[in-house]
Amino acid sequence: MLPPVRRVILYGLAGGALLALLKFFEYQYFVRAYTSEIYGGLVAVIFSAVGIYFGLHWARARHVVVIKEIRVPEGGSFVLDVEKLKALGITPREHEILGLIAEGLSNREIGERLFVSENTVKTHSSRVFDKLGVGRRVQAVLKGRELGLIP
Amino acid sequence: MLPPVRRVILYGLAGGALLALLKFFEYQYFVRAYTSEIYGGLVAVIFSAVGIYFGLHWARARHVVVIKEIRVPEGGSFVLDVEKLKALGITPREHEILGLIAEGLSNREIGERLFVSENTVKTHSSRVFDKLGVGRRVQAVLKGRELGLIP
DNA sequence: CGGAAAATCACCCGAAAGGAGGACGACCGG
DNA sequence: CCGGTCGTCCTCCTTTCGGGTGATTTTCCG
Repeated sequence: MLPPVRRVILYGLAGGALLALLKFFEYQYFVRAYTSEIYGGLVAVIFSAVGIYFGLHWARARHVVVIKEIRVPEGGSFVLDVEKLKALGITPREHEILGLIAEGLSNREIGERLFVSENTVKTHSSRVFDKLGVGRRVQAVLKGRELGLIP
Repeated sequence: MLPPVRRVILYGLAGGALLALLKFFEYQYFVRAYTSEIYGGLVAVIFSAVGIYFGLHWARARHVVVIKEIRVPEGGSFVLDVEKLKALGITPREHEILGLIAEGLSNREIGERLFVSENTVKTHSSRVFDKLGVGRRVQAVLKGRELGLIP
């Protein structure tokens, strides 16, 4: 998207041009054929549309992040700790592989389930082990569970 | 917020009222005092503002919700299922090895901790795997936890 | 559009794990 | 004494894991 200042200027210029255009037609033709109601309505419709358009765009530009804190009662359902996931820099794919490792699957089985090669699974799992600071998959499962990354 | 349909109707009514109002003033006073450029500009500004307002409002539903979890330390007490242990024919030594496997230790580390050779650990773990009906240590940990053999 | 991040795959190597089979001593109960 | 169980240890073999490096492609975002 364009930066706000330039967008405002463009917006103003477009409005001015439209006004000039309308004024031109008004003096040439419209002023006798139609009342100014049509003129006002036209302007209203066009500027409403433009306003709505930019309103939507401006709203889309700012993505609001709402941090919701949920207390997990004992033995409650598992809630993924997104914060820790980001803090450790674990990607979604790596997290997915970690989950499948925790289910007791071998690298080959994981590859078959995800339709990727065993080598890919090994790459992902290696990175997860690095990020978790462990060297074995059982430890990775333990650590992941402890950190709230897997149920 | 109002439901969309009612909002649109209100919007249309307000627009109509505004037009009527402007028209009234136009015939009374404005038409002679100012050119219709003022009229058009006024309408443009007002409807742009209204359009932007509603555009922002319609788009306000866009939220990125990040769920942050706060973990409450679990006080669940583990009770060993001795019955299942006997039912599966798991010996005390095998059960001990299973516990150490669940801690993420390698066979060599288990051997060092128990002052036995790695081969012995492998024998025990193999037997545990047989009795649990699994083929991998992560699965053994899962099964053991599920059966109440390890915390 | 261009760069960063993510995902994918490959190859090599050493270590770990697992399977199959055998062996030996201790202990315990019939 | 003898069979059964348990714990210990071994060899040989195959598979699996994990680490490292490098590369390509896809995806995302400013």
